[in-house]
Amino acid sequence: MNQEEVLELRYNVQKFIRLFGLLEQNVTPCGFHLSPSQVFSLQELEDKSLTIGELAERLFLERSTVSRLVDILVKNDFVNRVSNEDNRREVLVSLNEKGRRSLQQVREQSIQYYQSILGDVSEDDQHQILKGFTLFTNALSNKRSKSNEF
Amino acid sequence: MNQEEVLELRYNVQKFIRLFGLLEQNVTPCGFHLSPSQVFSLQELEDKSLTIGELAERLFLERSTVSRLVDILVKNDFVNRVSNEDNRREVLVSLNEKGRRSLQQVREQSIQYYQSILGDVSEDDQHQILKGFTLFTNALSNKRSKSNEF
DNA sequence: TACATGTATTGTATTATGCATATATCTCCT
DNA sequence: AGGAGATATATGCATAATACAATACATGTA
Repeated sequence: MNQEEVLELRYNVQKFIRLFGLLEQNVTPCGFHLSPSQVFSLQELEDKSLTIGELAERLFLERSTVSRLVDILVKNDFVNRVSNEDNRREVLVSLNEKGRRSLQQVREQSIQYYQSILGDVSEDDQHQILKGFTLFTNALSNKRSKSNEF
Repeated sequence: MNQEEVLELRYNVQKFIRLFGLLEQNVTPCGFHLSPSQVFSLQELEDKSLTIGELAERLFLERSTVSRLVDILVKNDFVNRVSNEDNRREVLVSLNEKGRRSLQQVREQSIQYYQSILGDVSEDDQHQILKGFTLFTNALSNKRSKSNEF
């Protein structure tokens, strides 16, 4: 890509970020408002329990931030937090029934929302969007892991 | 797209958002740290002066937020804020010399940064990324203007 | 056993933001 | 011309998301 194109991409990325609030900012399963980070946490916990540190790594956030984020999820009964008996420094955070139900609700809402946005976009273009996002996110992710190496 | 694919897109979008900080969070032209909103403001002001309201509309932010954001840009001498003599309720915010220089610096840094991310991505895939982002941002933008109609 | 290391939590601060309100200015109607 | 209502900006206040530093506790190792 030449510089013009890079700047065009950048502008679209910026604008996308500004518009993104519409996509995930306002999910409220079971009447409780979940922030994007909280939703992302539930998703990451879907398959297995994670420690605070593991969750922080997946969310690209500080442990302290995640610890407090989990506080709220526990207080509102989306997840359980139990001390890991094999290594009592760690805690294991796991999704409970309400958490699973909520995740399902969020997914359904999101699918509808995405489909309403993509409604006027041709099937081909929709696949371009998916492809483009996947490529870019992977590239970013690789870049990040490389710069965290040493 | 089927539901699977929508969820895949959504996951990539979420991850992208989390990783995005890397892209624009830390630009510091002239030794001053600019937030993404401030950078975006400078860009929007490049071609012509705008009122607070116009800027707010382009940034998708509240006027009050933009008013304060401009405070900081004025205090640090990136822009000038002058009362519009034709309609003295309005103020016109315009880029000054330092603002223009800074914008140039930010652009150069950004181009480098984007290129470093895209370094391992094939030229074809780079164009897919640009295409995908453009399509999705436009779709979001249309959706937004539609839902603001009445 | 003592000390270094790893994990989570808590204290504190910052930043970006929105909503409600205040203030100044303009426009239009009578 | 005067006043009612609309519009633009700024300010007061509140909140949410986050990071960094300090702390508490568990574990492994010399």
